[in-house]
Amino acid sequence: MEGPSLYLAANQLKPFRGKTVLSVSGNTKIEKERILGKEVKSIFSWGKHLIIQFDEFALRTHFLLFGAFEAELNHSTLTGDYKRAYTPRLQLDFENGNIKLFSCSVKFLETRNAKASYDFTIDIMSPKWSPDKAFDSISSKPDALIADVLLDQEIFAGVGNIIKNEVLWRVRIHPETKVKEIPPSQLKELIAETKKFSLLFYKWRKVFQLRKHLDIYQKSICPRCGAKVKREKTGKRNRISHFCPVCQMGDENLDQPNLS
DNA sequence: ATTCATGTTGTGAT
DNA sequence: TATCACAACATGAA
Repeated sequence: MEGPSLYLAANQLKPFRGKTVLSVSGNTKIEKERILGKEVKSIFSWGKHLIIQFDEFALRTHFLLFGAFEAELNHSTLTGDYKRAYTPRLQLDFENGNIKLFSCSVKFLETRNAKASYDFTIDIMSPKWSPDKAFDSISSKPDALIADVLLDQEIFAGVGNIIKNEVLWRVRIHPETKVKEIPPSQLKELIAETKKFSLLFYKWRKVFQLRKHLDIYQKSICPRCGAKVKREKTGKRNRISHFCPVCQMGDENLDQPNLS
């Protein structure tokens, strides 16, 4: 699950702010009983994390590859694509509804203000996100492959494999291009496009229409030039890159008009 | 039936 | 010490 989905979750769960947890269940091994009777102070996301802040501690959730959330508000579905039949990792019940968190990692943060410990300037969905900071962080890793850099949660918190592939396709950069091989102007374009696409991802995900808007991820033909899409494990992270071997051939000169 | 993938963390070897 | 390969976790779609 990528950053925009978490940002969406945090937004959709806002009706539970100020509500008290009436019952707790789930197959998590953490001491979930301590949540009983506590009031939800705030809910927010950072990168791929969803954080529920209580008075003296916070609950941090990470959905990894297969995680999901569902919620009901006043007996109708608030969010969730369908009803899962299996036991949630953690379920919180309120007087106005419930939150179910599936197949995720959950952890307590011993703080009254978890939000203060996160750097939102690197969170792709945050209004505080800084393209200049991203530029500096990326530039400090000249030999890294751009496919790895986009997945680096200390640079682009919230960016996952879908966003990585779609953005690289949009700016026509080969996933195995080294940072130092990318001209500054194109790197800035990449950074701006990452933010732009993440907002689109959010918009589409909200109405369950993400898939139909993807151009390169799990596609067989490049919609721009018709070439057969390549899939290769790339970089140190060994994640699959989906790219067009024609549009993204890594020859920067072809992107620049020849003015001589 | 089998494989793969919107991801991260920890362990043990090199 | 740093880096790496691999395992573990967990679900649903192709």
